[in-house]
Amino acid sequence: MSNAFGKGHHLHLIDGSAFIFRAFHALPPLTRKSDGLPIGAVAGFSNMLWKYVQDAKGADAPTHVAVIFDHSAKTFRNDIFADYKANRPPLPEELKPQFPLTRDATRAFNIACIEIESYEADDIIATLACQAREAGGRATIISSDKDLMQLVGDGVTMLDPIKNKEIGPEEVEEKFGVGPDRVVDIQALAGDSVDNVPGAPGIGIKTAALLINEYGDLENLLANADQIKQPKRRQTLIDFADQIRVSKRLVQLDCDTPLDFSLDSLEIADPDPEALLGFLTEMEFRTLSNRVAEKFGAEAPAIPDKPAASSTDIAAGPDWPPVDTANYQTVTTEAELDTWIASIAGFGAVAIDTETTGLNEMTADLVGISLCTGAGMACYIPLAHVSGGGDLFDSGARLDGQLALDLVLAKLKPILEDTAILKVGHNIKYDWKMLARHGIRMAPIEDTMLMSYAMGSDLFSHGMDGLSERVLGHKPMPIKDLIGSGRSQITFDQVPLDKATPYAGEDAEVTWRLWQTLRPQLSPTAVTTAYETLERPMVPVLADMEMAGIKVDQEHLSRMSNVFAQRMAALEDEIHGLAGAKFNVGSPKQLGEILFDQMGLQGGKQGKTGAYSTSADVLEDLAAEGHDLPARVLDWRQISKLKSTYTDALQTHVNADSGRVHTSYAIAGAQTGRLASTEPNLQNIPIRTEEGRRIREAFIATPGHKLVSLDYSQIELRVLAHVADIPALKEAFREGIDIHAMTASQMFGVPVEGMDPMIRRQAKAINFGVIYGISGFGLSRNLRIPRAEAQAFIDTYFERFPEIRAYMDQTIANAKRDGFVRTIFGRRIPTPGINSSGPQAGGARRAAINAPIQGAAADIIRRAMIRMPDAIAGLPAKMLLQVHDELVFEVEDGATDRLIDKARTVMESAAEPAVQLSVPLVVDAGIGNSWAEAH
DNA sequence: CTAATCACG
DNA sequence: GACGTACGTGATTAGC
Repeated sequence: MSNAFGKGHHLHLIDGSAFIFRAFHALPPLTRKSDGLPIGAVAGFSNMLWKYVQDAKGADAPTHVAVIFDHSAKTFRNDIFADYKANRPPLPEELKPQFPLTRDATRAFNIACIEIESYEADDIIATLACQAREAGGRATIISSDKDLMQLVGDGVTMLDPIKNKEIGPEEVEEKFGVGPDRVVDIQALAGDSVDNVPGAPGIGIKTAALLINEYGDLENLLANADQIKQPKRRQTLIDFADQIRVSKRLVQLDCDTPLDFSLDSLEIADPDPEALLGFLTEMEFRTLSNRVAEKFGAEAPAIPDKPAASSTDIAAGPDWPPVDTANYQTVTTEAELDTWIASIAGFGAVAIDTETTGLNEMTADLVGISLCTGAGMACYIPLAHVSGGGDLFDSGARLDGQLALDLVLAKLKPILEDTAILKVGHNIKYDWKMLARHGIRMAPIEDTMLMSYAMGSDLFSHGMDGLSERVLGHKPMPIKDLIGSGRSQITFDQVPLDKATPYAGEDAEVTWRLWQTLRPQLSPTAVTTAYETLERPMVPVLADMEMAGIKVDQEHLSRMSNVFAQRMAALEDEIHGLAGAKFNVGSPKQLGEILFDQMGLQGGKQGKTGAYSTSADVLEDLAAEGHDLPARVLDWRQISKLKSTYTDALQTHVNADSGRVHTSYAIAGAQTGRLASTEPNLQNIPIRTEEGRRIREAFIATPGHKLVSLDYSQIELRVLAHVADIPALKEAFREGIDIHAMTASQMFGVPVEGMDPMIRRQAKAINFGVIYGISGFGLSRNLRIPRAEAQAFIDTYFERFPEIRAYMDQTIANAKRDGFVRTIFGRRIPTPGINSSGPQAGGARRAAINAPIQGAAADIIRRAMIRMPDAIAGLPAKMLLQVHDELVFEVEDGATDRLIDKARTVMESAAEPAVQLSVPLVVDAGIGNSWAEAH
C-alpha cells in the first residue's frame, strides 16, 4: 500500500498530550531505579502505545498513523486572547522531564511524532483529518477531547480510548445538543472554564443548544439577539457579542496549519525490535520489555533490578545479589562480635533489628540482635534463646554458647551511641525502646518506615514485608514460619538458632537495602525536610513518653466498673420488660428486629447487609418521639461502652512493674500526620459526657506531683485562617475575639454582644464543617435543620469568606494534578481516589480539603514536642501524653508554673521559624491531681 | 474477618 | 442534572 494516500486508506491520529496526562494520573509516581528519574507517565504512555499497536490490527486497521503533541503552552491563540488557557495549573515538576521521553517512546515504536511551534495538537489533528478526507480516505481521532468533536463527520470519527467507544455524529449531538458542524457555536457561547474560553456569562451548553437550534447558527443568533424573549439572556448576548466572537475564534479548528510533510509519510510500519527494546531497556521497563521481546521472539533484555550506588560514602555495591539468608553469621564469640563492631565503625552505618519475645516493647524481653552493614553482610547475635519444646526435660533452659546479654550490650553501646555512626531501623522506635530499657539511647538514627511514610505514597503500606516486596522485589520469610500462629504460637526465644539467624539477619539486610533504596528518593520527592524535621526526631521523644507512662488509679476504675455493671443489669431488665422478650441488647441485629419488626416502629433498612441501623442517631429520633425502649438502650450503650472499653480494659493495661499505663504511638499511623495511640488508645478517653469524664479522674499524678495539660485553642481554624488567607478570620484571631460568635455576627448580621447561644452554635458547626469539606446535607444533619436552610447558611458563609472557596478549589486542583497535597511545613499527604469518578470521588475531595489543615496542625504540635525535651530539661517534669492538640505533663508540685511558662512558649512558637503564621497560636493550661482536673 | 457502633480531636 | 454526603483515628462486640 505504498501508493499515495487516498480512497481505502485510514489515518489514525493519536492525541499524544491526552495519553501523557492520562498515564501520569493513572499511575503512581514511579521512578527509574538507577537514578530516580520520574518515569511513571512514560511508562503508562509506552504501555498505551504497545496496547494500541497490538490492537490496531484487524478489520478496521489503520494504514497510516501519527501521534500529535502540543509543542508549548504559547500558541497563536494567545495573540487572539491573552488569557487563553491561563488558569491551567502549572505542570507538576515530575512530569516536565518526561515530555521529551514520550516523544522518544513514540519514535521507538516507529510511529510518526508530530509537533509544531505555536500550534496546538488540535490544529494539527484538524489539518491532517481535513487532508485525509479531501484525499478520499478516512481519519479516526483517538481522543475524547470535546474540542475535537467539531471535526466529526464525513469520513472523520473519534475513538474514546478509555471507553473504547466510537464517537460519531450521534454521540456529538448527544453531548452538545447540535451536530458536529455547530459544535463551535455552542462552545463559543458556553465557553470553557478548563481552557479559559470566556463565552457568554450565564449560558451553558443546554441554553446554547436551545438558542442555536432556534436560530440556526451563531451569526444569525447574534444578528437577531434583540428578538430573544428572556430579557437577561437577550442583554447578555448583546453585551457580550464581541466576547462570544472571540471565543469562537479560540475554539474553531482550521485546516490550514502549515505542514512540512505529506500524509504518505505517515504510513504504518512495524517497529524495529532493536530500537524499541533499546528504549525500553534504557527506561528500565521490565515487564513491557519482556512482553515486547516475547512478541518479537527476541531475548528479553537484562535490566538490573538493583538501585545504583547512591551519593553516599557507604558503597551500596553496584550489583546486589539476591538476598541470601543462608550465609549469615551467628555471633557467639567475643572475637566475632569485636570484628563486627570494628567493621561497623569502618562503614559508619549499620542496619539493626532486635528480636524479642513479644510485640509490646514494655513487656517483651530482648532475645537477640541482628546487624547488617551491606548486601550479604549480616549477622545475628543470640542473647536469650532457650531450648525448644521438643525436649521435656531441657525445655526452657537457656541455650549454651550464647554471649551474655550484658557483655554484648556493653560492647555495642559505644557504637550505638556514637554520633558518627548511623543506626538504621525499620520502625526503629521499637528497637530504640528495647535498647533504652537496657540503658542505650541510640543516635543518630534513620527509619525506613518513616521514609516511606514521608514520601506519602498511597501505593503500599509502610510495613517492612510489603515495602520489601514492592521496593526490592524480595519477599522476606514470614515470622509465622518460625513461631507459628494461634494457640501453638511460640515466642522467638524458642526458635532454634539455625532458623533465627536467617530470619533476623534477613530483616536487618532488608532494612539496609530499603535504606539504600529509599533515602536517595527523599530528595526527588521533596520530602527530605519533612522526614528530617517532622518524622525522624519524633522517635526518641515518643519513646521516652511511652516509657514514662501515666499513673492510673486502678481502684477507682474497678469501683466504676462495679457501678456500671449494676446499672447495666438494671437497664437490661427494664429493656427486656419493655420489649416483652429477652434478647442481647448488645446485638444491633436483635435490637433492630425487636424495634422495627416486633414493635413496628418506623425506620427503614440500611446498607448492603440489609440490616436495620440502630445507631445513636436512629435511636435518638425514636426516643424523641417518646419511645422508652430506645432511650433505655442508649443509656445502656453508653454505660456498656464506658465499662468495656475504658474502666475494664484500662485496668488490664496497667504495667506490673511501673504501675502505670504505657500507650504506644504510631508515627506513621494516620494519613494526615497525626499520631495514633494504641494498646491502649489514650487519645479517646471520654470527656464529652459527665459520666465519661469521671474516667479521667483515674489518670493521676504520682505523689508530690501534678498533671499539667496544655492545649492549643482552635488550632485547625487558625491554620485555616492562615493557609486560606482569610482576612476576617485572621483579624478576629488577632483581636482575640470569640471566633464562632464572630462568624455568626458576619453571617447573620447580629452583634457579638449578647448573642443567642443557638446562633453561635450554628456558626460553630459551620466553622467545623468548612474544615471537613462541608455539604448542605451534612450540616443539616448535624444541626438537625432543613437542608435548604443549611445550604443557605453555607452560601452565606462562602459569600462572607470567599477565600475559603478559592482555597478549596486550589487544593483540589493540586491534589488532582499531583496525587497528593502538602501542608505548609512540606508534609506530603497522598490523596488516593481524587481522580476517580463515582461516589468515592466526593469523599476523596473532602479528605483533600481537610488534609492540609489537619496535617499542618499535626505538624505544629510535632514541632513543639520535638523541642520540648530541651526546653524543659532543667525542670522536674515529664511529657506523658499527646492528644492531637493537647500535651499532658507530670510535674513536681513546685514547678508547675515554670513548666507551663516554658511549654507554652514552645507550643505557641512551634511553627517558627519554618512558617511565620499570620495568626497567633494560643495555648490554654490547666493543673490538677487528675487529668479530669487538669484539662 | 468484617460490619456496626461509639469514644476522642 | 443526579448522587451521596463532614475529616482523622482505635477498641469492642456480634455474627458470619
